[in-house]
Amino acid sequence: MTGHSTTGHYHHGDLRNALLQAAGKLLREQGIVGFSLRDVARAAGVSHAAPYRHFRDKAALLRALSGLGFEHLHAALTEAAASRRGPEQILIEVTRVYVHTVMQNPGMTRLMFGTVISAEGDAGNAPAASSILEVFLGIIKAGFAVGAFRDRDPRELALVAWSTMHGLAMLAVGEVVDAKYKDMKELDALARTVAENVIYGISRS
Amino acid sequence: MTGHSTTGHYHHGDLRNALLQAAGKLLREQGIVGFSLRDVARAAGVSHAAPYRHFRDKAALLRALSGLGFEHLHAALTEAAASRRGPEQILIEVTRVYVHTVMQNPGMTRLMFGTVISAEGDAGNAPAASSILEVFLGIIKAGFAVGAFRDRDPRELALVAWSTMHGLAMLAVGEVVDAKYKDMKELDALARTVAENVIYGISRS
DNA sequence: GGGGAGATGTTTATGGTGTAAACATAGCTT
DNA sequence: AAGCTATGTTTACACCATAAACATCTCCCC
Repeated sequence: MTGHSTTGHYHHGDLRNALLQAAGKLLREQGIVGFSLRDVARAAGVSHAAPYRHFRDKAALLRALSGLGFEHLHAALTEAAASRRGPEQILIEVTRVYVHTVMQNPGMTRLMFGTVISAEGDAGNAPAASSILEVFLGIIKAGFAVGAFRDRDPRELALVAWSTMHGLAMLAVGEVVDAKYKDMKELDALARTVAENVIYGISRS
Repeated sequence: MTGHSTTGHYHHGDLRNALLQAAGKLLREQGIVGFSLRDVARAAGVSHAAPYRHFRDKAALLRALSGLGFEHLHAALTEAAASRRGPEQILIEVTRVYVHTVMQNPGMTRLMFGTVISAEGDAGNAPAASSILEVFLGIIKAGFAVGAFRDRDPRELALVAWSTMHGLAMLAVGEVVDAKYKDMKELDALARTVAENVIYGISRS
């Protein structure tokens, strides 16, 4: 026990979470560009200096927020990977989920992968990122187990898979691909194509 | 003739370019995070309001800068693609150049692909981006010509190739891959692996 | 070649931001 | 009940983006 209340409430309740929640909403609705700590405080109904009791600075809040984003993505991927189907089908499904999740919250995506936050002592994104890689590693190893994939360093194959779907997702979220792919249906089909390509690439024989 | 001097000089010389140059340097050295228009003006030795005579606002300057970045990347890729070797070798080389170019200037990369700049009337990144896609399209079509690649919509295959190397580059620049890959040699090898995977994936048979 | 006129740069002003410090208070602990 | 600490507020400061008013340079036209 650290000596706090048992209910989890104090002055405000728990501001820390309220701030993260508010920040998440602002990020989703207005993007990362004009994102201001003072807006967050306003949205949470506290003074503009209150956040400093819970986060060392703006970057710390963003880092925490980014962590939540990684958790969300990790959960989505894990769920998609938890299927009894073969590794190929799983890879396709995971790719689609990856793209969907990323597109659903572009601001969060840019926060997570834009290195807007410089680690600075705090380990930064590294652990969260490696937990994502772990998911792909699991899929690859499962593929090995049934002899589906080429005999390579599994970490390498996992990175190949991740790179591929990540690239597609980033191009899509960066509004850099054809306007055609703004349509989610089209993008979904492209995701499938990309995934199939990965599979061809890493498959045995 | 618009009625300006013939030498291209005016008060300062040509501030517009000086500003872009200074901005580029700041971006390279200090990243996009604390990037300020006033710093740019200072670095160019003019008052903090001077840039507004050449760019509508900060975003406009960043857009122009990003355009230069796209030109640079495009030139590097074009050069790498201009080889007499087969499409497979070219694809490998282009991937390595892509990753190198991106890693050489992370700030620029984030500017180009981070959508820090919201198009806003100006067409934004779209044309520049499509000129990049054009390079891949050329490679793919050359591959078709010698019967190297699977019979697919070439645009689709080009997007697959781009996605893949872009993803690797973004993960690398986001400091999200293993620390091991901070070593350029290792990263280079990974780039080759990823490229080979693309090739396997899109190759005929 | 002299006089606008427009392009370029500066000064000044305004409202916003991140952050630090001094202050106030709520609620636990003894 | 007293006091300590966590939490929140006020005030203050330096910086930023942007706009408006002002100054000046250069070119074009008569």
